[in-house]
Amino acid sequence: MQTLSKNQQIIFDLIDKSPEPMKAYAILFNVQKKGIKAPLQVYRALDKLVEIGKIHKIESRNAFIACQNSSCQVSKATAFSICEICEKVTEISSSSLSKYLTNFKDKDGMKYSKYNLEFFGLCKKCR
Amino acid sequence: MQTLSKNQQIIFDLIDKSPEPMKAYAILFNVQKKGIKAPLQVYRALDKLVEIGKIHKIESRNAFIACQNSSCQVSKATAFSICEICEKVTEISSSSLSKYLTNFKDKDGMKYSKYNLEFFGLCKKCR
DNA sequence: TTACATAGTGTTATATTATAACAATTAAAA
DNA sequence: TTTTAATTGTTATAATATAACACTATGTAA
Ligand SMILES: [Zn+2]
Ligand SMILES: [Zn+2]
Ligand SMILES: [Zn+2]
Ligand SMILES: [Zn+2]
Repeated sequence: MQTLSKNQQIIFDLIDKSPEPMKAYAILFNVQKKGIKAPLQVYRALDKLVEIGKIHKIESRNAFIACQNSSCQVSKATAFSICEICEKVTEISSSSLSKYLTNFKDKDGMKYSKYNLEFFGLCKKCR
Repeated sequence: MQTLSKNQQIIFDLIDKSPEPMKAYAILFNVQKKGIKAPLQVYRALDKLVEIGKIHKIESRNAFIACQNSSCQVSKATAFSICEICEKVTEISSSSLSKYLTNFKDKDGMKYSKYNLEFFGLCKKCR
């Protein structure tokens, strides 16, 4: 439980109350009235928030979402479902999935310290 | 087995012989002597090659790699290991992994039509 | 062959995403 | 306190990706 700096808190609050992943420049636009005026200020806060696991980056969308598992202290094992029509993104919290992937060894016996998994399909509403 | 257009073939050959994932503008630089002069020409070929499964995009790196499983006719189930030091990327071909993920259902019973998984760690050489 | 549809190409301009470099300020730890 | 690390503010620029339009090649079907 880390205390966030001013910019980090402003940006986290915005992402956290967004029903969908937010892109960096959409964040910038939304926080300009709070005095955050430059892309770098946004990216710096995003980097830190990702590092401490408060938000995750959806790599296939260049967008950021608040962690929906209060347990993700650090972003090292993330899985998302992404609707290809409405772009709704949900963080998957399945202990069997995370167990499987955390223990996965490739054919050389190598284990990995981190992973990111993105599933694509149609959400309930869009089917 | 689709026959590639001229630009698609040039760009595929380049990526295929590269020992590491290539970024779009590195590709552009390398094919300029062959008459491909604009980013859009590169991106169009990349889009098509991804669509037909001859190459994959490593989302966390914005880079492209030739498919290493001759079986991936279409890119809908991809998994990679990525070394965080040397950036070496390998396509993982594990039937148990692909079986597990293809059949994965989330807690609402939803199955997905596509996924992309990226594992991170240190490769043999970098450990 | 001719007509038509589809896919691919070439080109210019521009949009979107992200980082470099430097100076100043604040918070924390020794 | 002093000194170290983290954060902020700012300008400029790099890297990644798409829009729009005109044209050309290729395949299919009458
Ligand atoms: Zn999380
Ligand atoms: Zn949907
Ligand atoms: Zn493949
Ligand atoms: Zn390595």
